[in-house]
Amino acid sequence: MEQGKVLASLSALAHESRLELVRLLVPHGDDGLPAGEIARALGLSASRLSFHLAALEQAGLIRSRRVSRNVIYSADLQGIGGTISYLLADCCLDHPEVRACCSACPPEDEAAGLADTLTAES
Amino acid sequence: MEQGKVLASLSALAHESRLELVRLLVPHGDDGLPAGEIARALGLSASRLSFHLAALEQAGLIRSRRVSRNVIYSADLQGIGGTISYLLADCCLDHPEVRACCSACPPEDEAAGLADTLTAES
DNA sequence: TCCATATTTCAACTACTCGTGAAGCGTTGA
DNA sequence: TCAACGCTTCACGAGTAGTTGAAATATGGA
Repeated sequence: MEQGKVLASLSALAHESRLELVRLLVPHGDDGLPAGEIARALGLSASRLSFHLAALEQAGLIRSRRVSRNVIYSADLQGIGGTISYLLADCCLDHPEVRACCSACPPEDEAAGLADTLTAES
Repeated sequence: MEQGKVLASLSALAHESRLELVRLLVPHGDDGLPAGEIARALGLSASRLSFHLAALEQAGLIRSRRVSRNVIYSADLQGIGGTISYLLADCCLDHPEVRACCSACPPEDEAAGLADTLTAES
């Protein structure tokens, strides 16, 4: 993923409503949710939600499809994964100390002790 | 890491100069680099760099220490790792398809085939 | 003490982002 | 064909972030 796309993704995620939106969509997988339901869940006006959805879709973090009157939005897991991958691999060079902080992505054996230390510290 | 801190980190990273800055500092580890050298490397004016450094330090992504006349900045790998961890674990629930996109963080055996598919697609 | 160096802070300006409400567009059912 | 519904787009104002250059601060050496 190029840096320009990553910057767009980070900008899109750097907003409370949009981060919540991604958190809401991920567990629904490809089924996604219609815009109206998202608006109700997050307590956003229709126009505000539409604005945020457009920002996330533009950044490649969510997808949309029209189903009759509704527009269904779902998380674009490849897009999100690509952004995380850039931060971890391109930006941090897979640094073991970064991976140690990353519960989902534990470092290999030799860094295991470090991970414990870090967890205890925080 | 709480969502507020993650939002601050994402905001800080969502800027070309600041993302470059982190990329520059990570390989230098705890040794870090003096502000002047960073300014030269990135082609930034002193005041602009200082502004961006303050934003990154405020967000907990870098640290600073004064050494004689110089201020040495280094990457805060725990801070960066915490942000990535939030995205991967709290936001994406360790979803295997997200991990599959994440070269540094390959999914476990059963997701390996998926990873190949995704790589071939992009 | 005075000057040079390294960095930060400040003020002013510009540009962008956010939120609101109204209008518009596409779809469905009467 | 028309009204209702679901969603998007637009115009506007307010607030915030980014840039610049000048001034201020901190440190070290002559």
